[in-house]
Amino acid sequence: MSAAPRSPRERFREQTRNEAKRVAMEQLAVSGPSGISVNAIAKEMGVTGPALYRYFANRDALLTELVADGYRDLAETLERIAHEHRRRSPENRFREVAAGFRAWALAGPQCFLLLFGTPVPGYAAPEETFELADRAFRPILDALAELAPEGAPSGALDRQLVSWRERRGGPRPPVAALRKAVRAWSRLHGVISLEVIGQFAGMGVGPEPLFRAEVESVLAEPWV
Amino acid sequence: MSAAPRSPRERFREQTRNEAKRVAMEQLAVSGPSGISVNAIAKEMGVTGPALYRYFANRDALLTELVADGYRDLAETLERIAHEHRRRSPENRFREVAAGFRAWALAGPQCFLLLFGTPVPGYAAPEETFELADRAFRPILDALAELAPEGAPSGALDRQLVSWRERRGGPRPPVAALRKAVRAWSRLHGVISLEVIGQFAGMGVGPEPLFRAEVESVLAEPWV
DNA sequence: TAGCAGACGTCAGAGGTTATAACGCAAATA
DNA sequence: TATTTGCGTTATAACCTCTGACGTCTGCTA
Repeated sequence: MSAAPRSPRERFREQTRNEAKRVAMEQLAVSGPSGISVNAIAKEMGVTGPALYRYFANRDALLTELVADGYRDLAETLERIAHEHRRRSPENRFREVAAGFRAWALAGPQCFLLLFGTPVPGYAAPEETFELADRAFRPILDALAELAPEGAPSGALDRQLVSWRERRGGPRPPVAALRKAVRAWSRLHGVISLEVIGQFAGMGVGPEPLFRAEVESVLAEPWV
Repeated sequence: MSAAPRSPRERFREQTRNEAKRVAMEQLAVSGPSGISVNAIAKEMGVTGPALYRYFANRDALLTELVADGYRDLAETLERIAHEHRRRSPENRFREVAAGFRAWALAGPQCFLLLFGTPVPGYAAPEETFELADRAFRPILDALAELAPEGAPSGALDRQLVSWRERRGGPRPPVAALRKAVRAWSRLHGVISLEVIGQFAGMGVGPEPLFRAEVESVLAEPWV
């Protein structure tokens, strides 16, 4: 991310780190989070196992970086989609972003599970993760903010959301938009998550129409 | 489950298996699915590692049984709740079952994740799992079936659901109930899943009011 | 009741993992 | 050019899963 790695050494270091993470993502796609092995990554890169410990403190640190990269990738994907459809109606932009979320998840199910599946036991998400999760959440929130009416917060959920909005800074979308965005996130996550873990396979339900119905349900619900 | 283990040997065998699974569940609660270690279980039980391989083919077989037990426990919990509230209105019964699902998940988050989180890599759910998942799904479906109007299926989702209903046998709830039950399952799963993986912690949103809102949204939505 | 088959638990070990320590070498820096 | 710094190696410890060989003890059967 930082533009200029000064020394050639740092450049090389950055390059090695990236290749390690690339190989790790390949292993992730094949065998899931628990299948990522420092030794196997090193072998794939043509070095011995312990060499990688010059680049990552331990296996968890590597996974943590993969999580951050995953969030970043998701956020950039959704931002790009929102930008591509910036001329369309907010409703359609929301539909596109939602569909993009699902497509992103299905394109790399294991990556989705790395972010939203079983957390690594002793894992505590660093601050950066929250910010990146925020970024991924934004395109949905922004689209809905254009549709939402202004209105005073009412109820426990509204109060929490307003508090979060103030703490977070930046623009202040109507509380109705926050409400709807959180519920949209939850509903999208519900369908996508069930689809990715193969829960629908047992009942022969194709998740596509279900997903569309849930997207529409968010738009159709009254703002209250 | 089978009532009478004939020989004292089989009785002892069953007992040892159950204790191993009990210890495994303790480890699961502490360190998550990947933290379950055959060796550690054995040590906790006062025997050496390989001894347990007389009772479980391998680590995956043990995890598979834990998954089945988890589904069974969830199904029985929801069935019990539905039975306890059988005199109340279907709406309230649905509310209670939904709340029970969430309470069950929060009581044993790691168990929830074992069932609905990242699947174990080489794990293929046996037939039994689908039946047990069905059982857990039933109380929700039954409550909604009492409310749903009859009606001809319309749309892709409806066709799939009808096909599933026929394949499954037993009573034939209205397709509108199937539709709503699947969407209810998806929505409940969305909130609960995000709550269990701690996704709401970053935004300071207490999941309780969100969960209530989602439950009500299922009931409030038109049957169409 | 006596004997025996089979189940059980142990040890030994192969092959895998994460992770650390000590060593030599090459490259960047002063 | 001399020195420091970083890198990759091997060796090693401490885990892990899982197999095979070997006694022991138990419960069924004759």
